[in-house]
Amino acid sequence: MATTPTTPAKKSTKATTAKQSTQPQESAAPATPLAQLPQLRIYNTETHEEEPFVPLGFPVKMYVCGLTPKNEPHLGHARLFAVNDTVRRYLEYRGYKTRYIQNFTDIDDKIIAAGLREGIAPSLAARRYTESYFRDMGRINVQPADEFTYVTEFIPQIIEVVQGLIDKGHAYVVEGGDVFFSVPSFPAYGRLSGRDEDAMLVGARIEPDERKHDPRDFALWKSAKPGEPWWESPWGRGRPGWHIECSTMVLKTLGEQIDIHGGGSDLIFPHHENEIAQSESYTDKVPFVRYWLHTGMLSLPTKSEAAASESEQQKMAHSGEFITIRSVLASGEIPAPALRAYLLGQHYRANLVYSEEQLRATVKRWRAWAETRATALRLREWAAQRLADTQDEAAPQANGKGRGRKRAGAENPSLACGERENTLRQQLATARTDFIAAMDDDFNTSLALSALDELAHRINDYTSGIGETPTPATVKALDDAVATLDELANAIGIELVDSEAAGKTLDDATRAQIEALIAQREEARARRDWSEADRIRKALNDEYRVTLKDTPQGAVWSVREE
RNA sequence: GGUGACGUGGCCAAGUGGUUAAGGCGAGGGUCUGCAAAACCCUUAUUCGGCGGUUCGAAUCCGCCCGUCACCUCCA
Repeated sequence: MATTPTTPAKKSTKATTAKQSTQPQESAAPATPLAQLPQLRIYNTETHEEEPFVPLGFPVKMYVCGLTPKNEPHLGHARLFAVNDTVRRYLEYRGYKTRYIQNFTDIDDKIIAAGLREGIAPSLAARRYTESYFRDMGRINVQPADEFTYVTEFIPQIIEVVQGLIDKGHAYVVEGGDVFFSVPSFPAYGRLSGRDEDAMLVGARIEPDERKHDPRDFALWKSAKPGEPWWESPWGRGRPGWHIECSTMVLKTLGEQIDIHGGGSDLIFPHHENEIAQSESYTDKVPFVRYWLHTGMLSLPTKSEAAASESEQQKMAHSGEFITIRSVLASGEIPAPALRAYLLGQHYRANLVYSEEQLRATVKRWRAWAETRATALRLREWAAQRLADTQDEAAPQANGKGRGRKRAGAENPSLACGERENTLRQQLATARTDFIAAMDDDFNTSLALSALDELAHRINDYTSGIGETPTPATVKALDDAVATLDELANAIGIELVDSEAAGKTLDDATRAQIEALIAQREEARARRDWSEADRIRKALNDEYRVTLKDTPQGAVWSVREE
């Protein structure tokens, strides 16, 4: 109960951005003074506990280790970036400005291999799969980073940082032109992953390189082997080691210290441990990162239920077998927003075993939210029209203003006072409060989704009880309901419209045919000719994939994806 | 072997010291409907891997045991 959930600072929408001289502008100051921002709590891998989120300043600086574009992005990637996108969106929803950077490791052994595999230049392979990344992430509503950084575009900066580390005695050049970071020069090494020196030496599968002064030392710069891409450097032709590119890109885009660093939990060691060593050694600023935010792995279930006890789950990238985002969405049975909801259905830090059954369950869940929204919108239009008609009737003899409205109220005092609307209003507020409380607690998206369930149920209660005579309060209530639903869903990036399906608009001729059939069916129903009505409904279903619903306000139809 | 995490209903998953253990899917019953669809209502864990302990009180804290997962492999 630490926070009083104030009305969240909403992102200014396009409509309102035109003139906002009263609001302090984005630059440095947040919309709300720092001290007044709500207390968000974030689990920090480094301390192993949830901590109050206190950013260094504004905007909140966030960096996420991106991917090596060597293949089609899979569901593990989808989860990682959906989670970090959700963090970013939610921070914005809570009134924080953010600056979000994400990299592509576009040169690496695996990329060289991908190029060979496909008979194209490594750079072309990298570009191809970078495009796949944007395509797929766009579909699950992951917003592009404020800036994407590419290793191949940071070579000079990387060389600069490597040289700096050498100059400060944290790195050394060996014969052959490789440069290693000296782990013993950084006493705090191991603080993120909780490993001490012995632990790293005893069981570790480190292949000792005789040129290393210490077995834990790692490469900052690797000399080029024949046929490999290379760049000139003070130490000869070569390319950056792993790790150093992230330290460099953070430094050059966000500065010496940042608020949030995200990535998969598999990167804790050695990648992030090494990043800390490099960055803090170079800048002498501690800590390099305020909050380490690691997302759990997504793995595939065992193939054979029989051998289920044998523990056969395999992390996607490890098993060599993975499910791509594209393949999941290909059939059209899984709306992209529902996939995102599935990926957010479990806490981000937990490992998630992929389950098609649960994914399909989430599709139903998401469809229910979408249905709630669509119904509320439909009734809103109906109610508004109804009111307008009433007013028109009243207008002639009364010569105008407010007559119709007044009359409706006078005839239906119970509706006019809006008891149901007041109840709904409270329920909307409760849903928002629950949602925010859940998300404030280390981004508990699972709980947040249940707040959406509850919200949808309460809205359904309201819409199913709307009578024949709507009032202005009805319209207002429906507007508020849709706005709240959109507000909360958007805060975590879940769209409530399947924009891909909606995009496939029917041509006018087909639409006209469908509507003609529906009109025929309405006539048949009026005649109580049920067999004819059913025949038409079946025809619509079979031939046009149209699902028909008879509502008190008339027939409603939609086209199914398949 | 070392490091970190976890084990909650048929499936998934919140909750981590205190009135009735969220939510989704599934299942059963009902309301509405000409029939559907959708929606709504009710039911579905005396119990939180096992055994001990701390406590007035534990799924929640401690110990042991059993089981699972991730990392120590330039894999997100």
